Amino acid sequence: MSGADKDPAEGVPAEGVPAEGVPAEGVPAEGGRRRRRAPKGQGGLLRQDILDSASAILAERGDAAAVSIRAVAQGAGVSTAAIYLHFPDRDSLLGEVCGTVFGELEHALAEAAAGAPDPLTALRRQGVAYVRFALDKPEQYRFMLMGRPEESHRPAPSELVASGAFADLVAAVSECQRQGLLPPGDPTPAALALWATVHGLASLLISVPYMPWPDIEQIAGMMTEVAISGLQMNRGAAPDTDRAP
Amino acid sequence: MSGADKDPAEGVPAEGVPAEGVPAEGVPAEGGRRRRRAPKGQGGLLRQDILDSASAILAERGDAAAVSIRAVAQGAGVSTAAIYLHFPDRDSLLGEVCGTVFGELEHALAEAAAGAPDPLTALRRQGVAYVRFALDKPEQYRFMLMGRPEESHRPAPSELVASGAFADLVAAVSECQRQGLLPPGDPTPAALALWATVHGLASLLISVPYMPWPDIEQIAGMMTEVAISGLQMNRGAAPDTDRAP
DNA sequence: TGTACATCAGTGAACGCGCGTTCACTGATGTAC
DNA sequence: TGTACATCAGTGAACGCGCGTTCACTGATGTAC
Repeated sequence: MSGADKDPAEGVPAEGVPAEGVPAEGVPAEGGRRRRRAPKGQGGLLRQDILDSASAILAERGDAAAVSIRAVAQGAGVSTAAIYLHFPDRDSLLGEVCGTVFGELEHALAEAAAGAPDPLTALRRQGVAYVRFALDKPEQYRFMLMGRPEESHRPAPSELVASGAFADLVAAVSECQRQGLLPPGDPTPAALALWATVHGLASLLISVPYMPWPDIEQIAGMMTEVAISGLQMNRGAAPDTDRAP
Repeated sequence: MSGADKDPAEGVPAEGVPAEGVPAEGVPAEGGRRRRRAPKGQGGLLRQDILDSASAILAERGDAAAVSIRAVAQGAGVSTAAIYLHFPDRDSLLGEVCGTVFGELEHALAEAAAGAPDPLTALRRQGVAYVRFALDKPEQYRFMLMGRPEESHRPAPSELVASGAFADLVAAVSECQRQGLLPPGDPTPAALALWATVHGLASLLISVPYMPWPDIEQIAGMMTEVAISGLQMNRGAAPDTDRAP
């Protein structure tokens, strides 16, 4: 994929390496070429390449099932057994990939909020940014948030609740409440309702893209705004205090 | 699952059948017991049993990948090759199962709307019924609407747009518009926004059940209501007429 | 009523595949003497 | 400076598995004569 056509190590002569054009024995010719062995203390170098290979396969093939040890190894230009020098099993490799995606989402949302004049505007911008992120990286988004809950690569429940993007969202709602922009109450249900709204649009766009969708930025903005208005009318902020049983 | 414990044909003595308790030769003892052969003109009887077996596996294992030809055959008490007497391949079997689920959803929504005093109330009730359906049959819902668009069991795009549950939803929005309960305009974007709202809650509950969700009926009602209010404020009904470019 | 036979539902074994994982090994690299 | 050796990154082949699908077959059932 990246430029040069032959020679695994780009111009280093290296005795013992077969002449260019001759396929190395034992390595399938197609796809990833054989990798340079890492110098003595640098075994960790391959680790990142493995993660990158897994991420690339996920993005291209769009299916966690396609991220097989064999495919990842080929992508990294290495034997399948080499993966096990760096990860105990497939699940922990996938888990690490998933964690990376979570980090990217968190970053995208933080960036969207930065510079907003007030926390409510920040929330609105984040709603649109959320949908945009999901559509930018649909396969990663699916991997992260549309799988079965017991899939082993997913972060532990406690982790997801306590850290990262969701915690940021709860904090953002809290800040709106503190400034009187949203009615007081437990911020968690409000945050969940907002999340469900943007997740609904994002995941439906990913799973059923062939529906006659209107402009995405616009419907994302509209739905976020409607959801926030609903919170402002105190229809969802503290549902446990509102209605008789 | 259904009552009687032995004897595939419920009480018919039938020579040639091994004594009860003795495992039939060639059939694995665990799981599905061997099936009675269908009488001459009745080959189609097995067909329904195969579909039922596939649905049961989907509901129990909750993963389309678990619905293998082998598992379905064992569930129906039949050899794997027998499946191919009734379905050309695995995809068409899965497709038929998926179609059944779509029909069930359609039915559940129609039932929810029946008897509502006005179409807007019907819409509200359907929103809650939608989420309830998804949580009642999470694995079927995932199979139907949370997969990859190119998965072969999914109904064709044109089919999904034109028929069934979505068409009903568009019609319901139209009716609200006709009665002046919703502002006029293309009903399709409004229907999509409503769908995305309830799908968001449903699918997030399915994929991330361990979040601190409030009462489901309540949040479903609240989110549906908020979404409908948004449409009434003409924030989403006809997004192409609202804003300058 | 008896019998040969076509039909048809279903079987059993095999095919080739890709998978995760393991294990004995290889051979380059750096270090101790 | 030279050499033996421990270390360490990585290899190649194999394991057992479950998968979708195919194919020659079996044997009960109904029908034609």
